[in-house]
Amino acid sequence: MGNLVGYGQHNRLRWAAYSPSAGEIHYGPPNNAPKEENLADGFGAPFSPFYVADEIDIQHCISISDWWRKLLAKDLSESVVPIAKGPIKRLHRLISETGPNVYPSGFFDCTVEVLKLFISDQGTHSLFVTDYTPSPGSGSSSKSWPASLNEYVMQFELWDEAARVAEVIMKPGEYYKINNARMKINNSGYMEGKVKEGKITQLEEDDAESDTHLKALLRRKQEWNSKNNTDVDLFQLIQDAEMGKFFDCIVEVHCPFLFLTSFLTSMKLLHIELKPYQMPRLYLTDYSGNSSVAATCGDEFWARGLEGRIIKIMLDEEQKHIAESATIGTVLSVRKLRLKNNAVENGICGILGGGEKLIVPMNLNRIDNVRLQDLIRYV
DNA sequence: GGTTACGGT
Repeated sequence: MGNLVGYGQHNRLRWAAYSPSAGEIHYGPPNNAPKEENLADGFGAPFSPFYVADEIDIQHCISISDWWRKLLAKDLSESVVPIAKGPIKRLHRLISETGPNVYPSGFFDCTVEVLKLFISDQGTHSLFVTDYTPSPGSGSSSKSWPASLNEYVMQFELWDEAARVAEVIMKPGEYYKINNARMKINNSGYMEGKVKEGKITQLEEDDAESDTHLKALLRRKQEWNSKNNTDVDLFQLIQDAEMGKFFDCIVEVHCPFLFLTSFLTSMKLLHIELKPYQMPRLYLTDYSGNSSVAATCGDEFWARGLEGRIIKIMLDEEQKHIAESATIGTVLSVRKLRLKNNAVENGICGILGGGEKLIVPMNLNRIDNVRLQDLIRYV
């Protein structure tokens, strides 16, 4: 005989007994043990140590007991019948449909929006996602998303190849198809996904035309946004900006002019200023005016007629790359922007840094974004 | 696309 190894998750064993004489499944002598409990003091995942046998399990128990009876009678002509199993097929599931015991054995494919990726130096990363369906027992909360989204957020632990892929490609706000994830209950008693293989593909919003799962996710996102009054697609205008407060906007890339956001805003890129050894500067407008946060642009051609309607953003860290790839005249959405007086710049500007995806070119074909359609009309 | 399946603060 070769090595026979059984694998199981820590402290998650479930059991049932079969009585050949009674011909039925049982759980030992009568007792007062609770049938099922929500772990984590009632806030986590429901768990029962009692396995519920299905028809295939019971048939298998019967064939084993028949075999044993024949063995005792020294009749070894028949061997044990293996459990009849059809081909195992993984299914695409909503987060709300998943569970550690959901067929097949908790495995599933899913389509999600990334909210936050925590890179761990242990090499196993924590990913927080939503598909805008409820996530009972998940117990996730973080300042990285609105508290009202907590009930829709699921944590995934990324091991091995999955972690390597995610750390290279995944950014908050992006959509991904994740294949061969598995739902489990973690050691704290909360529901948690686990991904080991690098079967992770990014999806663009345009893919929704052919991808029904992404299309449905975007529809649920839109519904969730309208219900929760935090529509991340309904951006603030420059005229709504307050000095020192975060806001999100859509802008047009002009000259040295950009915007600020804490949610999302659309602005047209007017101008990009690149100087050696300096942070790149973006100049943006959404055509609304706000002299208290506007940048001074002098008599530059790209700023003509837009006095008091242009903002300046400096790009630090990972945000610098935007300046190399952005095209003048495109409409960008900008998140987590804060306009402040900058002594070095001698005026008001925002600084964007970090590794999060804060500046994204807008999909001008999206007709469900009212603010964006308004802006396009100017352009 | 078939087969696997463990885990650690």
